[in-house]
Amino acid sequence: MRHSKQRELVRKILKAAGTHPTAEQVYEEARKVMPEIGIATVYRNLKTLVELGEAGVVRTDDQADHFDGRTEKHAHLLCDSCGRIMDLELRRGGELERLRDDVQKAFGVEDAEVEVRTAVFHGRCPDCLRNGRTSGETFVTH
Amino acid sequence: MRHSKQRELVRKILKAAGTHPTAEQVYEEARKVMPEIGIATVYRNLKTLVELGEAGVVRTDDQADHFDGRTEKHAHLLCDSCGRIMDLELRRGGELERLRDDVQKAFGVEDAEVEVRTAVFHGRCPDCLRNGRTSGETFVTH
DNA sequence: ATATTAATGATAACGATTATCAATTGCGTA
DNA sequence: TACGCAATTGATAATCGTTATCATTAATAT
Repeated sequence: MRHSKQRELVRKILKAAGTHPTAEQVYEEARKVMPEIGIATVYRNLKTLVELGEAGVVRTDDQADHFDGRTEKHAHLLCDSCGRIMDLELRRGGELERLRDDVQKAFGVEDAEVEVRTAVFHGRCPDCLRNGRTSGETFVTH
Repeated sequence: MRHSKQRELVRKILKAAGTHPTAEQVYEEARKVMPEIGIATVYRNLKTLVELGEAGVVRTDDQADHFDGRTEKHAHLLCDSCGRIMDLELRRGGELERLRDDVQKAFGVEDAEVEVRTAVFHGRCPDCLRNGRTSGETFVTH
């Protein structure tokens, strides 16, 4: 794979972003620094980065894919109230081992092994929960 | 809301399907019984059913939305190897209570409450796991 | 039966993404 | 260092899933 300024820029923007921008948002950011960059190049490089494992994709309820520059394993929570995509970081030595077992036990697939690579939870983020913003019925209550 | 043959048919097809068909697939099924039905009507009614809470939507890695006629709470597992969407049923009196806690503990949001309504897990289904079909690195291993 | 108006079906429009293709550029080699 | 070639780019056409438009049809209240 040949080096290109454009791909480097897209990579940098994605890594620097604390959010989960769409291709369009990465494009807007990229033009500020490289006005001649084309949107096709942005799409192309985002796709490449995902294939290289240097970026992830999060699909939400809006039509556009959101990209994620964090390569460390983590999960996401999509907030039904504010639409925010929240990172759920993996903690070393945490309760992680139990999660997969619980998924199996909770959903009745104990008889067959299941591998869980990542997860997207749908619910409400701490902010919205605190502020009492509603989002329908609760799946897993406390 | 006024009754319509078309909406009834879409509802019936979705309920009867054991799978998670796309709008196109529901359309194909519907034409067999009602050849004059239009695809816009199918899209329209699928959307309506989702709004009525009579159907769910699952977004996978392919571009099209998949619809789900099951209204009971459940989660999904998207198999990275075969692309299958697997239902993860909720079991009464199971380990469900622990799941949310474990999500919080595993991902370090214990300090703030999080509400989890549903979840989409990405990984490998029992079939692919048994047959040794690969799907990249494992997130939660056993 | 009739009037009202929601729902339909055909199709145009739309938004996100991908394909095409000529021009450009990175980079190994002479 | 200059050359040559293939990867990459930017502009834009094409595609795909979905929604909007609108004249026609049909469900239901009177």
